[in-house]
Amino acid sequence: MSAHVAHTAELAESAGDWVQRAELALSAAGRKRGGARRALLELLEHQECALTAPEIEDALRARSQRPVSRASVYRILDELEALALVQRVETGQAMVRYERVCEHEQHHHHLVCDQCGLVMPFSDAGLERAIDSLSERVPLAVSEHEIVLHGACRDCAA
Amino acid sequence: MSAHVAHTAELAESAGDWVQRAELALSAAGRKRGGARRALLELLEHQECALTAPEIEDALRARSQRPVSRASVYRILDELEALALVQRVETGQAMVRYERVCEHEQHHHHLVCDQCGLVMPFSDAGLERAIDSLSERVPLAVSEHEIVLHGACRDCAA
DNA sequence: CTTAATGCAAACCGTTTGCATTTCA
DNA sequence: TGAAATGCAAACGGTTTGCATTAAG
Repeated sequence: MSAHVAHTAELAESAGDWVQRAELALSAAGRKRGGARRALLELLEHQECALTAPEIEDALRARSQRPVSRASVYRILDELEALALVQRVETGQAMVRYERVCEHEQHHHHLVCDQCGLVMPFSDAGLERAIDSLSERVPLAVSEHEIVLHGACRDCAA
Repeated sequence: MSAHVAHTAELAESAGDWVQRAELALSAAGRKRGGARRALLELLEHQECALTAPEIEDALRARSQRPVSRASVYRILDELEALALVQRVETGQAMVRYERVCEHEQHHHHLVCDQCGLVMPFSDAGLERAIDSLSERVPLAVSEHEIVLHGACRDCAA
């Protein structure tokens, strides 16, 4: 078992006709076409990994492609997310929560209810083992890890 | 093997003299004492899980304890983090990255270099298995999960 | 007294919203 | 022609910074 790090070539290949699939899904949802969204789709198609909205806006402005206004970038990303054509990824570089570190307390992670915002801690030895072993097979000197499970809490799921 | 969800009682117990340890570490680092930080330490000591800075500010203002200015809340949290007395936790509710979703592409997670900001994708079957099994033993109807490993990339570690 | 701690207000930056305009079907 | 798409600018909310003041050692 060895961690798999994605490479550009294979991603480009598996991306395949993502743009086409996206356009289909959009028209199926009754949307009209537009240049801003088209440019954004083409940019995302060739990305190897997640970009932030400002990065997307800058890339579109810089790389001569079609500049797209900030508001449109966000709106288009929201649409695409709603259609499961893009997904949000947290890489831990912004709004943040803090909790005390207690030496003899077990390391824990978080369950987040996407409906009410409830945050609960949990811990799991098997998961920690998987992470530890993984950390040795990855091109990064791992110092920390964060795991967040999203879903519906018992109250909200009821 | 079963996921462990933390309860207030045991956390309160294991928190033990965290405040005392904090004060020691702070004075060892040549810091002076102050009422704002003291109030913040006492608030965090009794928390079961991660709070955001605004939540901390509000809690201090509301619960009659000692109000602490916004700037101080952030500065104190930074100090405490530098001394490993608190840790940051991402729960996926703010600044965000986006990437396309490709049906036949394997689910992947992210490696983040905390020095240069580089973000790389990775995937690992063992980890996914651990998450899947875990998802069934947790008080949340899990719909998604996000895993981020932080550390130093090869260039920065060199 | 010397340095850290704190508050206040303004600056920043990512994100969202309101409104007018353009474009697609 | 009606609905969606887009741009612009202002509003928002979390975070950071500059500067003056207070307080610990």
